[in-house]
Amino acid sequence: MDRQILQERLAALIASTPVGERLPSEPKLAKQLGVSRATLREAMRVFETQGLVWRRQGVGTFVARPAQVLESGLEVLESIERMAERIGLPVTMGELHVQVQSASRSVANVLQLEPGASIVHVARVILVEDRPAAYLEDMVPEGYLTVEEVNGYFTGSVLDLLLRRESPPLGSSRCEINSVAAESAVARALNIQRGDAVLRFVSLLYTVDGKPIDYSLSYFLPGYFRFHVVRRVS
Amino acid sequence: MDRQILQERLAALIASTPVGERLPSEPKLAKQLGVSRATLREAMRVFETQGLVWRRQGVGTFVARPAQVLESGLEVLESIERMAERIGLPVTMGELHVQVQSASRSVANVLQLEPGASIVHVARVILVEDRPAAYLEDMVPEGYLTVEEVNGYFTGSVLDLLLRRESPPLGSSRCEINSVAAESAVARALNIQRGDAVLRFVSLLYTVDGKPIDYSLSYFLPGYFRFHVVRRVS
DNA sequence: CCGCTGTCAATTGTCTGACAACCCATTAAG
DNA sequence: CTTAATGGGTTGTCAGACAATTGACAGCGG
Repeated sequence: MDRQILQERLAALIASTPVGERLPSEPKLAKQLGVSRATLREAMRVFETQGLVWRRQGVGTFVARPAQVLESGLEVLESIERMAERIGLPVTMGELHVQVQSASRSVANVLQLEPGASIVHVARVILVEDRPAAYLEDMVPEGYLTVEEVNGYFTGSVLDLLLRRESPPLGSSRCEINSVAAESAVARALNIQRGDAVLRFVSLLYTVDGKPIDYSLSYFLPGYFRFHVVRRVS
Repeated sequence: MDRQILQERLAALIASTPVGERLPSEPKLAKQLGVSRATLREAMRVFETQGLVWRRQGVGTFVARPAQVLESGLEVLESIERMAERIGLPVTMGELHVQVQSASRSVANVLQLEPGASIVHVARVILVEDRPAAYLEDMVPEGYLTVEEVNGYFTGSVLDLLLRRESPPLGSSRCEINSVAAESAVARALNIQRGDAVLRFVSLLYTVDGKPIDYSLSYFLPGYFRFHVVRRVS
């Protein structure tokens, strides 16, 4: 059995088990899923780390909360478009600007490039019911992304584009969360007043071997999206 | 060896290994740490889930990024006071209000209580260099927290108080992130204008068996604190 | 009847040894 | 020079076993 399949089946099991209920014992579950106890335990450790289940020696493994909560959290990197699709919110893309720029000093520094290196800059507005809800900027070193690629296949998400071409394999993203007053460019794009409160994500996406590949700024108008994160104790 | 010790030693090893470098092979590392390969793999799976390391069959295990990044992220539940202490930011507590209230319908609903049940309401302002930086509200069902306890030992953090008394054991917290315009009470507490942008966390803390124990609203002025979260792929 | 204690089965935590799958460098063959 | 085979090293998985812990239950004494 594939590892991913195992994780999904376990997630389904956890989701379908009432909170507080005990899961089948490890030997039974391992036999039922057709894997060894060691493999099952390793997979279960992931859910334990995420606070979904809770194990106690001599007693059993219990469901702490439904898996659904996590699936929509910030822990998993997901494009706005896929998130909207999942929750059934119809979004469209307005005003798209794609161009090749030379990186400024600060951007080059963040992306670990030489100052002046070519980057592809993608900026667009996300519309919900034809009203601006988010403004997204992505900066990707040229070579990982081409202007033609964006103009050809673009559905609104740079992340989905990078995920589709499986090389380089993506690792994780570090996302800093702020509340800022909208500067003029952002205010214009979102059709709000300068100085209005917007939620800003500053994200840096890394490949598995730690190279930054996408520096993005996301501005969200309050109300359209709900973001959350599950925080574990110790 | 204790599980926590093992995790800490592994975290130290990862932190002291340059990004991109290979870790010792599993058999060697297991022997070196005095645990079996199965146990080591289970522990390592935690770091893999968090995007700290990256394993590839037939090749090895590699460090994806330094552990330090995660340690200050939102994934781990930590009080503002401890976070400030860790980054060397001197904070003090201003205006503390503690009182027993009867829960409103919405609060009772969130905390899974009968409407009108008694809750302990704690509100205080966090000062950085004698200037307001955050406004925190906690609502805890009576029984988990007493007014005397707060007035006696309080250092500014309800979370630390709940952590100190080890029963009930805490599980995880779900934190929703918003950017909102400050309402009048918050604006007054933080000494800002009504309508100014503040970052708001709405958190619900659960025990390991899934009972809500602390409903908290946190308002942060931009600039004093930096919050981030690591998002993993798929 | 109540409370205490020892016993026992069930469950998770860990260990051992082994094999499979995979990757990479080296070597051999063409 | 190019290509195929090979072998060592690494992670992925497995089966079986034992240790540690827990909760329930029977038995006993008061």
